[in-house]
Amino acid sequence: MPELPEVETVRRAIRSELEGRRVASARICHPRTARRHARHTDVEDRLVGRRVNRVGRLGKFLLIGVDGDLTWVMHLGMSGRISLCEPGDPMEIHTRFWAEMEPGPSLRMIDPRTFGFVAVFTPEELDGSTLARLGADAWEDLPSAGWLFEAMRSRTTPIKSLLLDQRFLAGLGNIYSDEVLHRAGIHPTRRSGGLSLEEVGRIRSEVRPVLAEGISRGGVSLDDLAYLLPDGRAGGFLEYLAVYGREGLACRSCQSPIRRMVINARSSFFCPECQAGP
DNA sequence: AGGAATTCCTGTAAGC
DNA sequence: TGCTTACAGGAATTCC
Repeated sequence: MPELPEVETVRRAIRSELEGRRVASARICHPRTARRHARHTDVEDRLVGRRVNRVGRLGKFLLIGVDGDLTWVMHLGMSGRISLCEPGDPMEIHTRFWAEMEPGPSLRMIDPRTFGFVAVFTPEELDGSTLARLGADAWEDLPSAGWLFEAMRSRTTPIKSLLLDQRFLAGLGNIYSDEVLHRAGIHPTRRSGGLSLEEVGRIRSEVRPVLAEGISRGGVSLDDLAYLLPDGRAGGFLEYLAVYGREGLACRSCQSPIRRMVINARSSFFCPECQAGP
């Protein structure tokens, strides 16, 4: 599942292939992928002929500024990936969107489960979308411990759930939030409002290092290889994860077996020794 | 308004 | 072997 480090890896890889170039043609291959628009042809019509100015990112969203003050938005959802290839390359199964650039390689989105989407927004549409309600970016704009503590203190939801809430903080998903909580020594079901300023500070101080390591290793490619880098290589961070996907295996710090529990209908992995219960 | 449940979707794996 | 079922989960939506 692509999270901030995976999306940032994609952003860095496609940036030089898009910026300054023009969209020669574009196609939505699955209507659900353009579900933010009334007509899926809106995406195609708005993109064609536009020049790319800047390839940016907010949380897990790729935000690509193009001519005409439009923002080309791509989200990879659960199973999406971006592929750079030549226009004549055989079309992979589950290709949901493609854009031919002039000059340069084409961009394709492959997304079996169609949780991802592509949109092209005017400034007004962007402002009215849920993107406008995203929290601060966890990598570029991480709030202070004091700010996080204040924002948490009235909340009863488990800290794991809050870290997944993109309106609170944008970029962490199920893998990286588990890794942050393990490094910080905080149990995932702890009530957000019950954490001390010192504990919030520990969480805060682990966010950027975990994301940095994920980015430097090209992100996490799971065994299903749903996420790959735009050149087709797999990310290498999986084997360095401390808790995610390691149920029953020894904690790298204390050798206790890693446990799995379900919080808000998703798996959470934690060390019962390093992360004391509520 | 916050928090929890539900929905979307398909490849994979487990179970009978 | 072949079918059915469970599972994975990001974000939007709905309900309480």
